[in-house]
Amino acid sequence: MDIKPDTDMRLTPQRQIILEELSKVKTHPTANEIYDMVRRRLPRIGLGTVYRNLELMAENGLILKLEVGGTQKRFDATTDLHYHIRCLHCGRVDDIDIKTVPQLDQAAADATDWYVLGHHIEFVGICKSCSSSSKQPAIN
Amino acid sequence: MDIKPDTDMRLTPQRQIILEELSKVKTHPTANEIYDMVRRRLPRIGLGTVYRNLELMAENGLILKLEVGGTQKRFDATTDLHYHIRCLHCGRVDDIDIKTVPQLDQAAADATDWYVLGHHIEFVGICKSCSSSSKQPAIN
DNA sequence: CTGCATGCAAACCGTTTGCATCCCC
DNA sequence: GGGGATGCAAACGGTTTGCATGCAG
Repeated sequence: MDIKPDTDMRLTPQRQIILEELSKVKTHPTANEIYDMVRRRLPRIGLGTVYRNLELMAENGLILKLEVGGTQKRFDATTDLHYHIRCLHCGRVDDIDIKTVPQLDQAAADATDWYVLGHHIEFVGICKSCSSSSKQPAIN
Repeated sequence: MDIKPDTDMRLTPQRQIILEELSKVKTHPTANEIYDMVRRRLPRIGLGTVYRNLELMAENGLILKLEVGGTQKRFDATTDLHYHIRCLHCGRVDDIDIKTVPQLDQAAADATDWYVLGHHIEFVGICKSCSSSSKQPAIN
C-alpha cells in the first residue's frame, strides 16, 4: 500500500510517451483509448505494453488507476485526491471540482475495525451532451 | 427490506431463491458466489439465469448492483444509500456505518453542468483478517 | 553478457447472448 | 397456443500472460 514515487523504473520511450499522452488530456481515458493515442506516435507498440506500463505507473504513484463503475478501468495523470462523475449513458468520466472531505476517512476508521487507507467518491449522472440526446440505457 | 410491489416481474422460484439467498448474507457477494449459494437449492440453475435475474432485480430496485472497484460486480439486498469499504488484499466488501452525506449531490450539481443523480463512496483499506496475514498485492 | 522491456498472440475471466425448450397464463 | 423464463453453451470484451526477441547497462 505504501506508494513510492521515487521509483527505480526505467523511463523507456514507451513509458515516457504513455505518460505524456495521458498528461495531455483532461479526460480519463481507458487503456484502449490510451493505446490509440500512443499508437499515433509509436505505431508498433503492443496493447500488452500499455497495460503493463499503466499498471506499473499506478503502482509507483505516477498515475491513478480509477476503479470506478462501468466495465473498463480508467486512468488519470492527476494523482491528488479528487472526485469523479460518470455518465450512465456514455460512460464518460469527468472531475468534480468540490473540496475533498478527508475527515471521512477518520469517520470510517471509527466505524469499523478495518485499516482505512482512503476513499473515493463517484457521482453518477448524465453528461451535458447525453442529456441533449434521448434517454438510453447505460452503455458503460 | 421492503420489497417493491409495483413491479410486473413474475416471481419465479429462481428469482425468489436468488433474492432469499442474497438477503441472507451481510456480505456483498459476486454473481458467481450467488450462483453457488443458489445452486445448493436449485442444482440445475444456469449462471446466465442468475446474471439475468440479478440485472433485472437491480433495474427494478429490489437489489443494488455495486459498481465498485475490483474486477467483479457485487450485489446487495439493502437498497438504501450506504457506503462501502473494499479490502485491497482479498477484495471483500463491507458496509461502512456512517451517516450519508446527501448534500454532496447538491455540491456536485453546483460544480458542474451535468445532471447529477447520486453518488457512492467507496473506502479502501485492509480488512481485519487480511491485516493478520502478511502484506500481499491486491487480488481484486 | 545479463536482465529487464517489448511486440505479439494466445489465454483468461467475468459477463452477455442466442437458441431450443419449458411452463404459466 | 403464445410470451416470458430457463438451461446450456458459445460468444464477447477487457485484461493478463507466456514467449521469443530486442536493447540498455
